[in-house]
Amino acid sequence: MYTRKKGTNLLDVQEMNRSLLIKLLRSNNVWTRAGLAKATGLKRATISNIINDFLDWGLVNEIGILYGEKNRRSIGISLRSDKYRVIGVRLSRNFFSIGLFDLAGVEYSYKVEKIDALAGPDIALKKIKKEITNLVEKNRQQKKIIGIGIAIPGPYFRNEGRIVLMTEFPGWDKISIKNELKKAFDIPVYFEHDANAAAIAEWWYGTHSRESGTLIFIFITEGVGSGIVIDGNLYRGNLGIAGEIGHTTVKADGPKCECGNNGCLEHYCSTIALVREVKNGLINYPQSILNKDYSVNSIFSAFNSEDKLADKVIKEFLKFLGYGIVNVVNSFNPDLVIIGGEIIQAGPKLLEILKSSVKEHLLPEIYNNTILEFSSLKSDEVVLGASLIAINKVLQNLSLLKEHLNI
Amino acid sequence: MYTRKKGTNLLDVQEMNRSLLIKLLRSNNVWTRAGLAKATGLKRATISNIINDFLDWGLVNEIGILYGEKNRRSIGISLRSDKYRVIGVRLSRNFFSIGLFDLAGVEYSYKVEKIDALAGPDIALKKIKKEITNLVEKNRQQKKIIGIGIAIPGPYFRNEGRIVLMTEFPGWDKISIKNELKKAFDIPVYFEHDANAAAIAEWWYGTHSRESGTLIFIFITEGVGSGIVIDGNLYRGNLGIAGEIGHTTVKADGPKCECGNNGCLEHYCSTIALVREVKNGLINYPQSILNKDYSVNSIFSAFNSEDKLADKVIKEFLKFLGYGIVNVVNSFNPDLVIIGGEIIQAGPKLLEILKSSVKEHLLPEIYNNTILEFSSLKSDEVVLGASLIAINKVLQNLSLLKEHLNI
DNA sequence: AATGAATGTTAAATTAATTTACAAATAAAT
DNA sequence: ATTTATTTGTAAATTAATTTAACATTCATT
Repeated sequence: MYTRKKGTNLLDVQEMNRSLLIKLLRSNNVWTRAGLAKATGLKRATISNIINDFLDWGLVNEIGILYGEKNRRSIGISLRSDKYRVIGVRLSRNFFSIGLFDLAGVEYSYKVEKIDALAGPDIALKKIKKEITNLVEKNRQQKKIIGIGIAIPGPYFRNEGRIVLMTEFPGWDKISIKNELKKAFDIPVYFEHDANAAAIAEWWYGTHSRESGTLIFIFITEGVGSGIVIDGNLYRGNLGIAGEIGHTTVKADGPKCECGNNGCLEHYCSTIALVREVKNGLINYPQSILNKDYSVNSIFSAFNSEDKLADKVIKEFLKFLGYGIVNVVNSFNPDLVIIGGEIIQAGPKLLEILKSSVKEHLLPEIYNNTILEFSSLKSDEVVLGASLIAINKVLQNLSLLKEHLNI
Repeated sequence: MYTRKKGTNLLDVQEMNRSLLIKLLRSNNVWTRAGLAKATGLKRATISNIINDFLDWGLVNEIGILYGEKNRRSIGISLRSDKYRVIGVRLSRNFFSIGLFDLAGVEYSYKVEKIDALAGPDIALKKIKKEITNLVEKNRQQKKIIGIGIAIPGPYFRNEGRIVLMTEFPGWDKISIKNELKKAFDIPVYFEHDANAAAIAEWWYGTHSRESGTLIFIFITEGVGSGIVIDGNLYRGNLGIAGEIGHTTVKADGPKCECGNNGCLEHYCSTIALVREVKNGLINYPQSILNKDYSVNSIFSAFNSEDKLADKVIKEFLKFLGYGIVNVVNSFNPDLVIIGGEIIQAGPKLLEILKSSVKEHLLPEIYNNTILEFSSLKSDEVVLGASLIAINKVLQNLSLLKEHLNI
């Protein structure tokens, strides 16, 4: 629902300019007052006032001497990103991962633990709570943890805190994870679904970091989802389920999906689909090296060593993924489409085939103006994204930030 | 490409608040100073200052006495929308329409003229220029025309001013209509493609006027396109071609389209497709009343009088349109999906079947939170939208407005 | 008839950015 | 080497927008 904007007063001006400076300070490691003045159009005196406040608050540091235009000396200004910590948690079907990050997204600890989501939420939630408690206790004497971001497999109705359409997660749709965790800790807990978290991580720290107008992050694991970042902000739609491309039809006469739809992209383009198709294809390809082991990684290595079955299955997979991407491109007209999730472990050969499939089905003028790449984030992009949800909540809200700074 | 925000100063505050007031004044017919103060959160003194300026500028009128809260007297304030005129033009394959509107979207004249776009742009452009000249001349002594909005069939690359993928428009991709018209008149000319224009008209003046967070306007004529309005603004994407759902795949093994893609929605869901399928089906339905006349309107009336062939063809059409809508809903998660174009002349029976098709393929929680309706705008919504493009340019840009007001 | 609340205006107060002036540092010109 | 110009940063005065506060009207309520 469209909400009416409020009027602006002087305090809002201050807040806007200070938030803008924080945003800029996040984007480069080191700034100078003069550089900030140029970038914002604000006068040097204004910048000085604000930065000196930031210094008083302990929000920024002056770090040595820089040489600016015409080699004039100037004072380096840097956000004290390591002053606080946030926790990022990724919940998945058979594991969860948890990381400790500073406000610049630097990782200080990381851990993966196996769980069995099929066994219901009780044990898994207990384990997650224990790990969070551990991190909180360990850091109590040192850096303050100011937020917890949780990424869960989507879709997820934002206002209710429940998981929807997760048939592999029996029992999880009955509870509100958000409330469960909110009441367990005295630290603010923020939620996002995994593809959105990965998308925001990509926007902030990917190869084309903070340059994209519309970024679509296509997240392929046991399902297919996507996160949409428009001008740096997640686009969520009415109920928060925008980007659910796994349940868009790419084959009108395709099989019925649990979501009610037919020929869903997810039916063709998930690791589950890969394994299923390999399994089904073994009869016709008895000589395939996948005969004994058809795990996802085996399929990828078989594909890269020219196994006939793997080649056939993955090319079919990519045909449909190509359609999915073409649909997203013609719908959203993004400048950046990033592929993430288990699938990218298959390596560059897969990307090349995918690209040629997409190119074939798009107008050249569109294809040539759309970047299609694998995610460049090596480590667990979802956990990083989960932490960024918490980081952004704090750093994009001046009054919340002041609260943490005790101002 | 993501562009960096600039800092805010006092002049910006003034501009923001004045623009906000204009926005509110547009949305209701009559306001009071106290009402504007409540709506914006600004103080009554501030509102008085701004409104009194607006009175000086001749931008608003005080119109009599209203009775506000607790029945206290107050002064009605109303935007002088009839002070200026804008021209809206809709270019189509075999006709163009042109309308004269005031700043509230009230129509003062309207005309449709046949053209043959197949014969190239020369004659058509000449006719359009002539009609624009007529309106300009006729109004020279009375109301000033401050903008011309042109809606052309999409897609359309914004920065180049050329029409792309319009195989039915030979020669039109060679010229820039924008430049042609820009140099012909001394009035600012603004461009938009037809689905976007209709979408913005719907957002402003449709049944759910100015309430929608994400509105998708699906425009079905000889092709299928859509316009996307997020928080009252058109979402255009990287090249301005967002919403090109006509060229999204709904049937992976479907026929090759001119765009390069396979099984495009447009192949199944356009009036061209309707006529084609009726034509092809006549052999099996010799008793159909469509035997002699298979124009679009005949097909619709045959459908409504239970003709077997029309029924079969339209139900197939709606099956695919249903997939298209489901895809859009799962991708954008809009709160409002509006169907427009020739297709809605088929009436409520078609809508009911479409709705049940969409309902069948969406999760109930999503379907129940998404409004799906025919456009409520009776008259030519594209021309109205074209004029709104011009109106919005002026009313959403204070300095442009001041220029027109000679301030 | 007295009281209280809503509407609108006016003048003073407030406050954030700007303007102006200045000092320090350094490059470029002489 | 000296002078000049430019960049960076700070400090005080100014500007300009909203807010605050005080007041007059108007009308409902008691």
